[in-house]
Amino acid sequence: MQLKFDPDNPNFEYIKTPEALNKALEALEKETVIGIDVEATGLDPYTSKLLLVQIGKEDISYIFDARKLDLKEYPRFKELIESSKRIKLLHNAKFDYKFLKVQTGSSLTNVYDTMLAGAVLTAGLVGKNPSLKELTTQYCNFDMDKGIRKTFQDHIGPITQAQLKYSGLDTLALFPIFTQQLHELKKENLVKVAKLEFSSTLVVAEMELRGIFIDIERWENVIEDLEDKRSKHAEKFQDLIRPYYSRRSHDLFGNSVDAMNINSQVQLMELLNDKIGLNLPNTNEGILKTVDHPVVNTLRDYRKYEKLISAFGQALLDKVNPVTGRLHPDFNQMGTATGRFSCKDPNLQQIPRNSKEAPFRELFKPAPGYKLVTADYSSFEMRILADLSGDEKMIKALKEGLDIHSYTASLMFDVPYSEDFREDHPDLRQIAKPIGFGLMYGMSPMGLAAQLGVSVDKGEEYMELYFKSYPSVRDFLNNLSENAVKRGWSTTPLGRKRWYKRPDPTDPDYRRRMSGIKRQAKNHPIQGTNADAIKFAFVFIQKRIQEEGLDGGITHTVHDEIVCEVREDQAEEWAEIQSAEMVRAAELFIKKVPIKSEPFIGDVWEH
DNA sequence: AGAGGTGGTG
DNA sequence: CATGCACCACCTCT
Repeated sequence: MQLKFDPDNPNFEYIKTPEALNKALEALEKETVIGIDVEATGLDPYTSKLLLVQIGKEDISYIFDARKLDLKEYPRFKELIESSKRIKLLHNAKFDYKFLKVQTGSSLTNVYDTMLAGAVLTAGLVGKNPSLKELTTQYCNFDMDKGIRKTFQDHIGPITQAQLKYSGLDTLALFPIFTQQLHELKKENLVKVAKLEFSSTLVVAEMELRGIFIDIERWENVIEDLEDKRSKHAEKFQDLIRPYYSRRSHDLFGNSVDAMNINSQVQLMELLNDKIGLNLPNTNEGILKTVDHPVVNTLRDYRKYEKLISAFGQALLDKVNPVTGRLHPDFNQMGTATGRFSCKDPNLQQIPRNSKEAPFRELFKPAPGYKLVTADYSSFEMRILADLSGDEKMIKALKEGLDIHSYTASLMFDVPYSEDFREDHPDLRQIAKPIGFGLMYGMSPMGLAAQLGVSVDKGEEYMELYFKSYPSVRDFLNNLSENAVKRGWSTTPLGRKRWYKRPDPTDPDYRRRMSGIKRQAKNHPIQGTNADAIKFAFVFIQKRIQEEGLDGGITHTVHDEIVCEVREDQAEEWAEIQSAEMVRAAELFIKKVPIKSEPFIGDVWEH
């Protein structure tokens, strides 16, 4: 592609006076598409300092010095980036949005995000979001020097020419990438999906800025309690295994010495197999719970606490932001091949469900004077399966609000359905339930047998009974895998695609890889539709927040659940709105089956 | 630094 | 022929 700039000598203007700023704005206001990027001393908008804001046309980049110009003071600057009249090109707009919002008071609208577009165009093929450097190599055919970026880290003193050149290039490169990606998005019918990602990323940015409040003191108490329990089990473990080792139990100073490292898989295998003679294939919980031996029992006790402490202890508390006093996890809206969010630093999508000893979710609280409104979709993926497969009986059962797993069991085993089925035939329901879930993951009869603890023959029999009960489900799932193999991709009703690399037939793992693709293709439209709905719900909810003038916002999401933090006096009314918007979003795709979302208002995160 | 094992979530 | 999807954090070991 013919570039409108010279990658070795990009055209830029360094803006550090109000006069120059006004002149630059005048030029930019005429444009219908502008590119935006920011440079800061770090990644966190609350603790790092905004250094530069680059806003460019396709042939020039205007570089505003945010230390010399207080951009809060220029309404024309705010208007330029907030107006929906122009398309704003950014790479990872969420990052820039957060800095602009916190440090210049301006928002962004009408965004085109080259990173998200790239991710949408390669979902399933690449494990991470594309960098600007990668897209530049791909679409602009030059090599971007990202070495300069780290010179902004903790930067003080004047901006150098090299820094300006690098910063300018970042907005210039966005234009040719945009043009070519747009062409590909249209070709792949991914425009709707990309637009959804672009709209929801601004909502995600707001969610991350808000963060979530936790009760640090009570959290520390819980951890201390867990640590006490862990030590007890650890000491008992060492006492129990000492006879197997010749190492002395105390050093020269009288301190007790561990016989081995309880966290070491290698040393555990040596102990359990070579010394104790249990002959275990591995040391995971599934295997250990089949063994009744004091050492193993103590190890299991220890592990329970070790997990909670290491994953949800001090490491998580260290992530509390020093400025806001809240957790601000990093959500990646294209963090999965299916379109779901992933979450890290900390990953609040893997906080354990509340238990007596570790009630972590109870320690997520609203700020004083606020409530948490939690709403999730009830058995959403089951409803998606029913709707997309069009299976009449499954649809009917969900429409009538029957207990779906009981109803399935009644069909499979030809026992009449009743209100009391769950109590009367728990054994039958317990067979039907894992099939329902397992099928959405492409589970085989053998996997089912393993899960239920029955023979493979029984597994096959049960699955056959399930498919006889819901014949359209079998056809639907088989079609999904066949199409994926034929076309090399699968899709959600919205058009979100997941691509598959065709395995090499000479690969010794060819069969295994093909089976894997077939399973992924059965799951993708279901999980992906859930993701599409949640992202629409994000956009709808954010719009209502603005319309209602709500004092609050989205604070968290876990796949089929959205949590808002709302001023107390508004919570009741908001809860209904939040649920209604989630339902409205899901109903964009699911038309044959009712969608249920029950809100929960509380002083803790639970549902 | 990266891989493998383990285990937390939907 | 192999046999349940999607993630991330922490630990050990190389």
